[in-house]
Amino acid sequence: MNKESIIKSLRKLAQYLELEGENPFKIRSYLKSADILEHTSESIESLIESGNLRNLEGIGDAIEKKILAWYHDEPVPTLEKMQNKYPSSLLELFDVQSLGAKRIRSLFDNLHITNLDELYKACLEGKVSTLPGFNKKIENKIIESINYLNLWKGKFLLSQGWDVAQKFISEIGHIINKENIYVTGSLRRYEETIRNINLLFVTDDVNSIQEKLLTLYPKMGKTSSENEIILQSSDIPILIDFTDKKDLGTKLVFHTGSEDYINVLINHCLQKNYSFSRQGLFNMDGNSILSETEKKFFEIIELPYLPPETRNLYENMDLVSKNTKNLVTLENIQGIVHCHTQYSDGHNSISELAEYCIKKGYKYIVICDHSQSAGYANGLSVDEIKKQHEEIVNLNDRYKPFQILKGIECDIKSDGSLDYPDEVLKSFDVVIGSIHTKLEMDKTTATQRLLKAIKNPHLDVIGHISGRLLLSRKGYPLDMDAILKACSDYNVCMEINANPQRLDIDWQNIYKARKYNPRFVISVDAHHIEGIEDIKYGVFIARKGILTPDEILNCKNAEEFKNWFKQKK
DNA sequence: GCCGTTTTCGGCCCGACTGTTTTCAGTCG
Repeated sequence: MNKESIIKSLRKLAQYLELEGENPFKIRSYLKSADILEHTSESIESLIESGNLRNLEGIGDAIEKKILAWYHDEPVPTLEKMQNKYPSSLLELFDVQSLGAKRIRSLFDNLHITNLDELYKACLEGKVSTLPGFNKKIENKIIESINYLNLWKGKFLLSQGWDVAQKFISEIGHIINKENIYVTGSLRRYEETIRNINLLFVTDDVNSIQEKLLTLYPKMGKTSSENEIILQSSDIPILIDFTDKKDLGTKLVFHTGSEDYINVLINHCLQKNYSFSRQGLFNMDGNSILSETEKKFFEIIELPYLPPETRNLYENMDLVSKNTKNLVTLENIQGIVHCHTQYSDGHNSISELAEYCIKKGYKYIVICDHSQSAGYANGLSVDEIKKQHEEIVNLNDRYKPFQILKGIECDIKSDGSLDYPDEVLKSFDVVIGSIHTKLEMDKTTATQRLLKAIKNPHLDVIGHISGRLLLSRKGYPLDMDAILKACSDYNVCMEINANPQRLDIDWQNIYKARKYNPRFVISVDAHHIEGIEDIKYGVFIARKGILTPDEILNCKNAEEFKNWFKQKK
């Protein structure tokens, strides 16, 4: 079993034990060990061979034994026993809002419900609300939540697609050179969620490559295209099509999409007396017109070139094309913003994070732990803030000219006020205000809550504005125009939260924000060192929203960045 | 189940919210 499967098994076992009503601390041990494995850069092979597994804090004798068994594909009796008792589809119910172990167990024992479909049916029949611990309101919430889960079925996060694609491309390096593989489809457009990974291979030898791939990976199906194959190397289907180099440009355009954009191009081509399809571009005599690059293709059909990630904005293609000359890139980012440390719920120390940033060539980092009322995340008391600031001052001496800035992710409470008194808020270089509690709000309540925070002179940045979690939680509704305008009026900057589960504010609203000209900061919301690497997803989303470096504050150097917030205070 | 140690077992994060059982169990962040 590989590392990912072992981590999944640990989490599965934790859920089973919860159903059994086991000691909550025991359950937490399993979850903790899964987290530890997930965030250890060392490979599972080397952890086991070196005997270091047992040395990881949180992994003791019992869990080590289980990990070793899974690694050697041997059965783990505790898990086997659970799997005999409960069908594994029962664990799907943990994704449903308002359902925890107790209620799931009751559904299983009393109504013999074993999966989402059965639960949905039982809710519609009104059976669920009659059980002790349930009622009509909860039943309706369950229905709503399952409807929502179904919307996301078969979808994956952009980051999951990205990781699987990179791994797959390196795995097949002996079959086809990396330089001849092009990522297309929704992944190339940096969509927030994806269904497939689309790849385009440049080769003259389709058959031999197909054969070699099919000996390595199971084939999942066939598409309408003659050559295209669908492979499974993880949960995400990988669709591979082939082209020769001479027509790479045309094929890249077609396979990158989106579907709507391609339909617009097809109609446009017809008007220009061309026919454009999966097969390529043809004139009215049926002669193929080849383009080795996308730029050439667009020149031929006389349309502006749009970078792949902006092709959803085809309705304003002239305007978009003009503004895409200087889109932000990863190289423009000078500082890493919004990192949690061991002071609250982060896993690393300030110096570990700073040293990683220095190694990566960044010029500054903004530490933003949770504020005092965030008890669940070990939010910082006023005394702890003082202690952290002292540590930052000392470290800044050590790491010069690199700078560590004092920030906070301050809870915006339900009445819109911030979580510290003014004199404490004054002590930070950057105050990010975020909503973490009381998320179920109507549009007016949510908008008013944020507007009040924006008008607070100490607030610098609005964090993950909608509160959404991709593939799991819808954000609260907002009057985005009112908020964007207020941000502009009160000089409050908008966070583009690069955590792949959030990507919040979303790119559509970044694009929409243009008319108010607000400033943005691309933040990582990192709880581990590797979370810093999420910065690229923030850049992708900023590019989709057509942002240039001068609109993004952490593209400035440390002094300019600090001064922007100072002049506003 | 892990950790630390008082070495044999106790502590491990907990407050807010929800719906209602109006005092509490279950869920959530």
